[in-house]
Amino acid sequence: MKTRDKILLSSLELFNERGERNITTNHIAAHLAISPGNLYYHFRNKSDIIYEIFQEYEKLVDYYLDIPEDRLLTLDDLTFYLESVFDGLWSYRFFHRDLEYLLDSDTRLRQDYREFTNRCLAAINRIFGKLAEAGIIEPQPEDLRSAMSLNVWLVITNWMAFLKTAHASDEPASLTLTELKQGIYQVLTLELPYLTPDYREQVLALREKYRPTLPENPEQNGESSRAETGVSVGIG
Amino acid sequence: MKTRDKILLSSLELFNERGERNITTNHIAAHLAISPGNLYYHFRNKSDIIYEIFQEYEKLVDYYLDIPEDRLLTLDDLTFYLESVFDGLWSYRFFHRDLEYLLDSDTRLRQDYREFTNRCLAAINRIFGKLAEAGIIEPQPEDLRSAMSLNVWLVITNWMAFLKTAHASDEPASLTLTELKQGIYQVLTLELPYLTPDYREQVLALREKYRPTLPENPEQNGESSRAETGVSVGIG
DNA sequence: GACTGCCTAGAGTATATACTCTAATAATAG
DNA sequence: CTATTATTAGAGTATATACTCTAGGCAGTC
Repeated sequence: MKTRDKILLSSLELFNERGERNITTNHIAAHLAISPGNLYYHFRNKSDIIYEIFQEYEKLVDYYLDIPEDRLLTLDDLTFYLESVFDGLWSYRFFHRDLEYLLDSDTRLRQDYREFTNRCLAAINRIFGKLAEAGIIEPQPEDLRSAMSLNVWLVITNWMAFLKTAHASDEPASLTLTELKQGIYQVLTLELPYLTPDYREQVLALREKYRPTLPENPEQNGESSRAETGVSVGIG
Repeated sequence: MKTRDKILLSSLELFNERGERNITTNHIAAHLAISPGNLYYHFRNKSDIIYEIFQEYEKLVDYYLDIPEDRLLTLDDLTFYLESVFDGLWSYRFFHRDLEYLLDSDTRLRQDYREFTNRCLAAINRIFGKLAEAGIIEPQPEDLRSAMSLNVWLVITNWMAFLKTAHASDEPASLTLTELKQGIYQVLTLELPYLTPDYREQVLALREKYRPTLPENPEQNGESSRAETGVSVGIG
């Protein structure tokens, strides 16, 4: 693999694990056992590395959220969209953590991210439209649909931060893809009241698959072997 | 005013305006025209300053979210809770921006914030319960209520980040309390499907007050005199 | 007026961070 | 083989950052 690509890969890995703020260019170089000079031969600065990683992220999500125009959506499609979005979020999870700072330090990124957000919102909106066409949810006025789409976006993009910050204090960094995907439960909760009777049961069953596991059940996750301390999502 | 309090006040102000990451202890001292030594006489380190500010925040929100047990809730109560929460968010807005980093660097804070989150979720949950008692929303099973409360929390705590990151590129930092409170529109959107017929119209009217103003109307905000570039909340 | 306790100034420091510079080594083309 | 280009090492640097240390001022008090 080319050094350039190795830098991108390692950066992403380190950023995800320890946060962009805690990872310096020297760390990245050291991790790859290359010299700082070498790193700076390939990238003008840290911002450029982050920007390229963002572009990969963007490409991935855009690819996943390509909504077909020529056919009705199925529940499988919905599942795929939800799973994919959370997969993307997971793979580039460092990005949302320091989002505001990153956008403040790079105007290209700010501009691109803004457009990215709008594309995502538009995609969610279109999904709602097509779910209505398919008779899965009741059709809603455009007004409400936009507001709902935005709420879906807010829940999706904040779910990870919630998990990380609501975690018990002993294991600050631990988070698994399985836990992350419990966000799907939350997203489907948003859609519950709008389901048609025909599909209600099916969606409820789907939602049930992502129900957060309780703290008493730490074995359940498939990603990391670290001991997990569950999150009290249901409140006492 | 005592130097110690001035430090807390200035820190909060600077953190809010430019982000905790961009503000050093030397900046704070310089801003107050005191020496670094003086600052460090009053606080052992930067974390301690942040921790005390958080405790103020906590106290404020706990005060606002004290739900009365002895009477039914009214729509005015609901409005008060929503307005207060967003006021608090505004006053301590730096906090959520770098939340994950802050919690990673201070275990006291992590622990306290976790409990704070749980108290907030419990309060939201209780509000839902009391809104049902008051006949404003339909009663829901505890399961659903918890999931809804969590969604409300996710929307509230992510709304500001959304505004800041979805803003057009020209004015990175601009954000007003008025815009922030448009998050109330989003929160009420979550509750729409659960309203009782008796209250539906009233809540719709309340929600309407917070409807996001369009980009074409930049005059509308009451907070800052900066030129604002609106956010395309409705998607084209 | 000296003693004490609180507060403050300001120079200073160890470490980190993003990044540069030069020289050398591989790779490739003619 | 030679000339050129692409890549790499590694020492080095300017700046920032969080924080320390010493000396001294100021208010009250006996």
